[in-house]
Amino acid sequence: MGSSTGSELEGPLVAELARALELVRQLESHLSNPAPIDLCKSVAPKILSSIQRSILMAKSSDPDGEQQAAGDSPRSESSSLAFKDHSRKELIKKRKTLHKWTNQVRLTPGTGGVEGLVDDGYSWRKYGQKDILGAKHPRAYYRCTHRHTQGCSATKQVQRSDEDPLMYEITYVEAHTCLQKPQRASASACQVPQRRQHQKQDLLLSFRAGLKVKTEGPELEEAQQQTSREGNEFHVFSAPTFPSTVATESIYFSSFDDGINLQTSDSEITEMISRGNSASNLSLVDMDFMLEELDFEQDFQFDASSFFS
DNA sequence: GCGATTTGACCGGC
DNA sequence: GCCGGTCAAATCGC
Repeated sequence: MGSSTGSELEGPLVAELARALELVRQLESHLSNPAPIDLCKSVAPKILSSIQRSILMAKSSDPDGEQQAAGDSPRSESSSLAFKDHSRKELIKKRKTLHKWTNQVRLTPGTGGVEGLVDDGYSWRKYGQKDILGAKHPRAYYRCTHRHTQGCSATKQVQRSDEDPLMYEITYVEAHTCLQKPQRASASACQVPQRRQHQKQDLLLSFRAGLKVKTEGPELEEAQQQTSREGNEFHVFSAPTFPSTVATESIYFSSFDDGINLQTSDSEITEMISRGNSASNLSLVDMDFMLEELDFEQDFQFDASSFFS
């Protein structure tokens, strides 16, 4: 950003973000009052699309990103090989400046395993695995299945921790630009029966007690300062897709260390981790997770004026 | 048959 | 030259 293209987009982008914020506020007010769940559900998709539009705007303000986003390059006729080579070089050149963030996710024993962990609602295709120097476990590389069809450049790397075999570090590189619907997230949101929803909420309450979101990077820190609540370890998720520089985000689901009774909801927790582990999908996958967070964050305060100033 | 995964090779950065 | 990231042919599974 910073180019003329960026400043041209700044207005609409801020407007779109403001709209998303307004929708979140609506949702918050719905949650504060005993509003019907349908009302909340109707607002959520609006927030999703608004945030996604913002992401696309932010991405399109990057002149390089503009070219790769649509996947319909005008320079295809001459030589596909040369183009392939060129895109590869571009990709490598851009690697350092790509949006990047990391989640650390701890698996619960006896659950679906890493497959569940890797399934965050998006379609990923594994394209490589590598032994990393100094790491006991190989690193797996995934990219969005819609890379070719929609030019989605989202990738992620899954690295098992050396110290804790149940801990996985998932590094996301670039947000999804494809318009795929997070399958599991939406499906599960519809399919979980009411009774289990309550169990899930109870679980989330204990879950939240140990939830700690750590953000790094100048812009994320700034956002964090403005949105975090003093004296509370819980910080507002700062959307890692917006910063133009590399940022790291780690999420520790430390409540799992506290011995929560998992007998009745092992799979749900794994599913929650799967959905929650994708910071890139904050705008899509995590929304139902966030909805539940808002449920017990009714006094949640977000100063829009200071955020956008 | 088609899509996903595996795995050795390749490439660029350091 | 080493290392991390990606490619692409071979293989697997449905």
